[in-house]
Amino acid sequence: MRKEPVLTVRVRFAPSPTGFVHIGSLRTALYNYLFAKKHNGRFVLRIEDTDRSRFVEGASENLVRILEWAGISADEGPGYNGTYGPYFQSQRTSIYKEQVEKLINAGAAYYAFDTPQEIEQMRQRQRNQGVHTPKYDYSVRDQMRNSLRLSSSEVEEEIANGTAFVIRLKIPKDRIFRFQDRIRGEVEFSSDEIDDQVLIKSDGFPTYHLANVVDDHLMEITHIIRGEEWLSSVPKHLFIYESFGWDAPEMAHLPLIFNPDGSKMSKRNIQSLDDIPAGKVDPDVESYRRKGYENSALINYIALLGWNPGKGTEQEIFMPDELVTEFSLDRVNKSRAIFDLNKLNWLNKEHLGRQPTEELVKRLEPELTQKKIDYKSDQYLYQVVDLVKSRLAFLQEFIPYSHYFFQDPEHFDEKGIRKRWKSDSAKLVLEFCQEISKLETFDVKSIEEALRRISDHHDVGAGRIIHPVRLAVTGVTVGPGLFELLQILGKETVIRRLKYAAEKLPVYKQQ
RNA sequence: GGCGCGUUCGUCUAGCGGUUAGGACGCCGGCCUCUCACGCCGGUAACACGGGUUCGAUCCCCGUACGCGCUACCA
Repeated sequence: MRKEPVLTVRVRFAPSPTGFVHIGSLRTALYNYLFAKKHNGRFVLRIEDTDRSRFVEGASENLVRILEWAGISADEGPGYNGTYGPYFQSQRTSIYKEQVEKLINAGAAYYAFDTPQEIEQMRQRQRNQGVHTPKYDYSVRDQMRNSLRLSSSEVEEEIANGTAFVIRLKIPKDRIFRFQDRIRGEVEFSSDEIDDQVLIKSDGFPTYHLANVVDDHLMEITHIIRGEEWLSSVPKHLFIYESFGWDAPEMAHLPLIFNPDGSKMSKRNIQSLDDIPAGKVDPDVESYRRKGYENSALINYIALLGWNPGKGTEQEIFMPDELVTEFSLDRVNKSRAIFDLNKLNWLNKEHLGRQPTEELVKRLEPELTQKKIDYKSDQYLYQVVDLVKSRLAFLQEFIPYSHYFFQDPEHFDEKGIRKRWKSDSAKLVLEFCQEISKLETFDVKSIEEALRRISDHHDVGAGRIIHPVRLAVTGVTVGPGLFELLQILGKETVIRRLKYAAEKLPVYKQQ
């Protein structure tokens, strides 16, 4: 009998603020976000900053900024309001202390006064007995310095003396913890494999295990969607829920994402964006933003890394809102995925090409202005962008690719000249120049007709004129269709450039 | 080592007992064509292995191998 979800869906993304957002974290955030939106639920951002030794200044602001760039904004969390706060775990210590009392009273947790040295000695003893993974568990806890063995007056004395202590979870012996993972199906663990996990550290902060259970419960989280690295911790969490007398949320553990060579995606060894070791890939989402990836393309790609819409659909390109309607946890894969930059790049081009031209114009204008590039008018820029956008992989390529639309070429491609500028080129170009100067209307059709008249007259292929003209007008050998290009440039500009080039360009020895 | 999870073209994947095992990226041809890009057409390439169950297994079960995760007073 499955209980019907009566509550609205509430999911959370709970990163530790390390200073950067990992590609894998982005996907976890995305799946949580999509799941929430799909079910009209709430997406909560919670900062798991209970490890004070890893505190990074400004990390959570940075995190929010990157998530926002990616189009993932929270309904609740730091900077988002919400009535379940505070959303920084470091600001919730009193809550954890209060809650953990319940666990102690229920006999599910206890004080432990052992020093690190004592614990190490205990582990060493176990290793000497041939135990591979020494644990602080049922087999040794009554030999240690903790409230299980000590009398209550001794415990009070230790605390009064200011002896450092932790609070540990008393994992029961011989229990099987079984649960249904939304992605993996039934998973079970034996309690005998688990040690008495520290719940409250000696600095008074909770560990992840306590904090995430308490917060998920108090924040009324209905579904936990997180990375597979947490799967092994689930039995601990289950026992904590049970001891509190709380229902555990549904869980879904996502497979991890790896480098092309199968290794873990790590920021180590990656110094520069353009110097990434073979087989590796940059895990930092910020790098992709800086490199100029379209946010929608990255999201599209990441979504597809481990999920697909199925149902015989062969759609690959999804806009963010389509992902929301299509997403389903049931279609998330079980197996790990490898990050493939090739496919991301392809998607980027597709997304870029699908952007409305006016949108791209708007994004381009500030940079053009800043670089003092005279783009004449919005309408002129629009025409250029419209003509060129399907040829760009990144928006940043626009200026280098289209500079000649805004100023006469200063350089002419050397290889291009050798290949295309023949002994008769100047003559043909000038004739073409003369022909178009007579044109009443300067549009694609009439320009092409003019050019064909010249080529017919001299009985040469159109390419014999087209290539030199392109070179003369743009300085390069690649670009959009010539006639479209000329029309946009305008008659006057074209004639000026043709005359200049006809005079200046050298003819290399005949091929 | 123990425990857990996983394994379909190089990569992302479809498949949910009977298929010429489909698509996408990449790669290789070709078409279009004034170059590049787009687009179109075609090709390349996969069920890790071994046992079962079954009339029949990519699909269900069990092993093996391999990969990954966990095994902290880190998350």
